[in-house]
Amino acid sequence: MSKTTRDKLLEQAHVLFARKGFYGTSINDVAAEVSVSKQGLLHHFPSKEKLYAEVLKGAADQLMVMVEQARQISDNPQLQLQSIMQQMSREEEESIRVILLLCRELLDNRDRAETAQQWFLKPFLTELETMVINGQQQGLFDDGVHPLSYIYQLLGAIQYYLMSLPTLQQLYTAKQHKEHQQQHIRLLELTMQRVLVDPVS
Amino acid sequence: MSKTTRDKLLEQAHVLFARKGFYGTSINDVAAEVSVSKQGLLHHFPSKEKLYAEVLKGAADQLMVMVEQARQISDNPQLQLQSIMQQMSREEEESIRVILLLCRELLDNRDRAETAQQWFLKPFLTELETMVINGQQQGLFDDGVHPLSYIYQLLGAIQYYLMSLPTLQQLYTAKQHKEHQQQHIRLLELTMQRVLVDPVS
DNA sequence: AAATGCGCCTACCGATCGGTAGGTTGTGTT
DNA sequence: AACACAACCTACCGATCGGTAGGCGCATTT
Repeated sequence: MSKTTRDKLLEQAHVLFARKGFYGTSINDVAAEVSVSKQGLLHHFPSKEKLYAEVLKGAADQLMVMVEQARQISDNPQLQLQSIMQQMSREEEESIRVILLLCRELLDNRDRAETAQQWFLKPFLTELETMVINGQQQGLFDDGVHPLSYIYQLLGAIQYYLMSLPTLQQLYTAKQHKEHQQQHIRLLELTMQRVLVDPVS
Repeated sequence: MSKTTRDKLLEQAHVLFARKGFYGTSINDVAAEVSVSKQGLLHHFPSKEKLYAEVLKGAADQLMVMVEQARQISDNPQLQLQSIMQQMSREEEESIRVILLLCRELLDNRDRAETAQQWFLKPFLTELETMVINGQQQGLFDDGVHPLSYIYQLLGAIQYYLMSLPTLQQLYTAKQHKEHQQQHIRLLELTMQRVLVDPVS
């Protein structure tokens, strides 16, 4: 029932890497949060890079769980996509954390890219693409829409909004922000439905 | 005609902060790129924070120049917005650099936010909002669209695409990427025009 | 009872971090 | 000729970085 030290380290690493990035996070910080010495951490993860790699792996798994849940909801590609986008839009700590980690990785990957094997998010992206392609083949979606571009617009809108959240909350009053949040979701749904051949009311 | 050392330092700092972030960049790296000692840099900028602040200031200025150029193109808010989005979409080193710096700042700002004064990008955001509001008042844009949300969708799509560029080029062939790029722009224009009351062909 | 191995520790390493102190140029200004 | 000042420099600081070496306690195995 109680988490192992290793799991706690992994979770805190996820938190800190998402909040301060790879370079901004020291393994000392991570270890201290779990009340373990730095060497206690290095016992479980041979290097900072390996720790980071495992965190990314965990994030990729979380995204694939979203895909799995979407599949269980319906066979309809539109509803599946909608489910995933809704899950990603949830403004909860743990949910946002994955998105921030992803954005950090996109920015940093430029340097790490060569050393990295197959990119950890490719499967997730492929799943989303497949959903759109399926929708098009079933005649539900407009054939003229490029699957990857369509997905990227949605991901961009969602993730950019989430990574701006702290800043937005500072710039605007709570009421203004609430309004923005609602309208953001509404616009997102409009964008999603634009791909439909026969819009559902 | 020739750039001062100070300007060269500022430019290289911009490059490195955009590429590796605040924590991932050392003032030593910046100085070395300009063939100056670290203390040479510290002579011009009293601290790393001050250097970073000046870089941000420069980025904010570049964005405001975009607004200025858009204003000179036309009085029509739609054409103004279109101009800005096109300028931001340019896939050029210097152009992308500003976007990456902005995204980094959004992610890191959470920690620096309290200490930061008025956020350096607020004016730019306000300008964009004003353009949409003007368009609505002139009857060109749909009144039902929330200005900030509308802008954020556009910024999100553009910036997320740009920060993914290196990764995308790795994941897909040059041909696939070219296709994605074209469709990305097409979708962006569709999204922009959705706000129009009377779509222009 | 001896041996093994996991989990975690203290102690320490060289490298690098941002930053300070103080000196040395060269280039006007007076 | 004397001075002032900007534009650098070398030398150095304490702190922190990621990582290594080796030891201690405890549970399990043999």
